Amino acid sequence: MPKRADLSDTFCPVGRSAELLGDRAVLLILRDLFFGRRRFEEIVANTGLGPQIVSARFKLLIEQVVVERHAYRERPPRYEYRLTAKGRDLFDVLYAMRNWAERWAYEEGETGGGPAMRYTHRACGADVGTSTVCPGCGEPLRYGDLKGEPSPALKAEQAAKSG
Amino acid sequence: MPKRADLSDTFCPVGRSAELLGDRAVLLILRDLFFGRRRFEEIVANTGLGPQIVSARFKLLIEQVVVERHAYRERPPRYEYRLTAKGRDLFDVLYAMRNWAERWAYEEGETGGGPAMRYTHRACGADVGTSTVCPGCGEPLRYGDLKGEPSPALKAEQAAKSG
DNA sequence: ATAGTAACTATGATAATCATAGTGACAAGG
DNA sequence: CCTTGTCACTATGATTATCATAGTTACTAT
Repeated sequence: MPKRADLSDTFCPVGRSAELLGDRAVLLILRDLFFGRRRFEEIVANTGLGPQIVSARFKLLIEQVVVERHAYRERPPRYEYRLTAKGRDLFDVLYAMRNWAERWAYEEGETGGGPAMRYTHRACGADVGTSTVCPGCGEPLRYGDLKGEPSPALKAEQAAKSG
Repeated sequence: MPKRADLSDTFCPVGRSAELLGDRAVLLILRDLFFGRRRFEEIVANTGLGPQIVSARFKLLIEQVVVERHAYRERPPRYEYRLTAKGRDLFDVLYAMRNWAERWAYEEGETGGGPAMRYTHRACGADVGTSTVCPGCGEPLRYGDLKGEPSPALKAEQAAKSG
């Protein structure tokens, strides 16, 4: 391909987001960061992406101030990657993607009856299903408000990757 | 590249969504469909994508039952593309992307003071800002509930593309 | 001194992308 | 009836991103 089209100067807000989010590697890395994975190798293993792509995307994400790189040990040099406020604010996008997939992207019974990932509202304990507002207490759901429990199938898949 | 990684069999819901949405062309086409653009040439012109990519993506979107192709005239054969229920349910994702961009992706004053695209709630008339729940009446916002008014800069950009 | 771990960088084959041009089916105007 | 125009695509070739694999750097641990 020739140089990928640059959408960062469009005035359409969806276009501007698509410039960053219209990339599977970026989405997978963000997912892992939202799940609390912070280390390079951990993200390479869990996403299944090559280290050169993870490296390139982290450069991009840092440049866009969505992620920050932090040395958590000097000798030997070890780093972790964290979401910034701008990055954490992408929660709604990733959560909307999750909700859509839970509703449409699985065959009947594929996950064993329930959702692939079950979320409950920390504040009131209600199962939030695939809503953007807690069905128990009516509060809008934000990053950190939810407690996730992967289905057995998802748990097994994740264990296989980190093993 | 070798064959792009296939995420359609992962049990992670974000991964399954990323399989479809982690692609700028798909996001731009969906955006146009949500804006009511239905014709092939119109979408080619507005997205700036080449016709071969729009064609390939429509094949994918139809296969995934996110879009349907409908002949609106027999002679000469003319077609339009519409979102299915599964496609319309992606509204939350695109709207979350819009909200994030409005909050983070513009320089101070770049759009002339207001948002790049202003939305008001049809039901109560309130400006929804960048919320997922109407700040006026408290209702969750869904596809069709909003009335959009592009900023002068965005309006000019769109006019330039269709001209 | 050897093995191990974390965080990367380098290389080469392959495939997706963009720009440009072209096709098929028909309608309207001169 | 012949040229021009419109819409919905398909075809071609150069360029570049991506993946798989291997290698590097900088240490610690045994």
